[in-house]
Amino acid sequence: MVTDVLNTGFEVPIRGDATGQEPSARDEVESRGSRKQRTREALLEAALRLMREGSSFTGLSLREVAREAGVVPTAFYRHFRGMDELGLALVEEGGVTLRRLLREARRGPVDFTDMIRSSVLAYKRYVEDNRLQFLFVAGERAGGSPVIREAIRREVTHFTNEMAQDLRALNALPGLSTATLQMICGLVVNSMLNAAIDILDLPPKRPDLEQELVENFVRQLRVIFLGARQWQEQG
Amino acid sequence: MVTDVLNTGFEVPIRGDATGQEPSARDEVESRGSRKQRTREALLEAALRLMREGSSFTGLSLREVAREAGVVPTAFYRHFRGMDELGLALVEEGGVTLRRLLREARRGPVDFTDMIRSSVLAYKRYVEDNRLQFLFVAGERAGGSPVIREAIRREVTHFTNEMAQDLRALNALPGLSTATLQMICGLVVNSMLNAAIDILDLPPKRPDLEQELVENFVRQLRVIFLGARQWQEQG
DNA sequence: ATAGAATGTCAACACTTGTACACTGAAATT
DNA sequence: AATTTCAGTGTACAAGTGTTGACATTCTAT
Repeated sequence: MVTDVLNTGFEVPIRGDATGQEPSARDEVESRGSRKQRTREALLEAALRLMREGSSFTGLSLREVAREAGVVPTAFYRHFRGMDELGLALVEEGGVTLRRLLREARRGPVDFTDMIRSSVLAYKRYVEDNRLQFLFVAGERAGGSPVIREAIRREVTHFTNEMAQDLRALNALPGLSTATLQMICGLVVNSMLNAAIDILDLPPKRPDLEQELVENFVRQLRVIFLGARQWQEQG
Repeated sequence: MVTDVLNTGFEVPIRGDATGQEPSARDEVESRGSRKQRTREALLEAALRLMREGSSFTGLSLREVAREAGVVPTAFYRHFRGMDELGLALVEEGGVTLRRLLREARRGPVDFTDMIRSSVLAYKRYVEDNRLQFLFVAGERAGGSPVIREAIRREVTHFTNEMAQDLRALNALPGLSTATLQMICGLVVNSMLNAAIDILDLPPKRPDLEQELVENFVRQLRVIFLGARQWQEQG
């Protein structure tokens, strides 16, 4: 909590990680737009941060988020009409995170000898690097309010289609129709999001469990791709 | 709401579906134990019913559930220490629902000509018949409080293992180790729970979408089992 | 019959919640 | 230089929250 002794009636929103510079006497000027965007991001970040501890997004309150962002509750409304709208913004953010994953994979080192395993390891690292985003997307995909669930579904479908396109471009699984590729990628994406939950719930100091989880995921993907190749042969 | 004109200070909890007989002047006696169990079930049912409309279990309040069950908030504590404990009870209930699915499948008509499709159709019907349970399990699997998520995970693992056992007994996929069968069933179960969400979110009067969803799920399972068979051959 | 446990009731508490209203002061526009 | 905009402020309110404590009624066991 910030004790505003001077009671100026104005307070720079503080992020919890305290990366922002203090509002000293020598403030450099900041355009209004950029400041607005800064608190907007502070709100989004606050919501994600709160989700890490107590349960899920649905259980979050507007005031709670505002408090965590270092902002008075009424200021929330300058940015979002309500929690649902903030949720939709988070969905979009999650969407770009997902698509970035594909983009990075696209120009990553292609290890043909053990492509699946190296992909899984890269994915695991990516999930851990973007904990909160995945926590939100995977968590609200089935649980959240209908409007948010719908938005996530759309985003996931988008991701799936893009992945199918990549698979086609790579010419893995040649001879499969686009529809079939999408169906297979749907399977893969489901498994990915599921694995994400498992990864995030992993107890902190258990490399054995990590290992087992990775191996299991690798095997599951192998099954899928074996089946996909087989599909191709049977028309 | 029941208007208790006599103000007896006692009121039989009413279920929303009004299956219980009215508390007339000629009450037949009811053992204390069975009455307790009845309101307990009323609370569980109320929680599930409330989940159908507003979002998820996490967003439910103790008072809300008590109100829906036709019971005063304080009576809640006679049955559960809090919402978490009620959630755990729901998890267990969901677990038996899942296992009942397996049991029914076990002695169901085995249509060898198109086993996967008939299984999928049966599953779809089962999900629709047990809407609320699946809504809870699938929804809180990733979203709920840690303790509930853990409980669901355990229940799902149990289900998966049982399914693997059945697959072995059926001698489908002969030559695969138990561990491999479990891994494959994990994949199947994930897909099932995922499909459950889609089934539940299906707009009411769209047989075309239903059809497409079913076909997609069928194809996905086919891919998995094709892969599984292939796995067998490569040792 | 009588005591006790159990299952419910009501009233009250100290909080938190979402939202409305009137405000302030700096940035942007004129 | 004067004016307008607008992202922030504080206060307030009605409604809902979890939980406690003191009763009431009824089943059950002594």
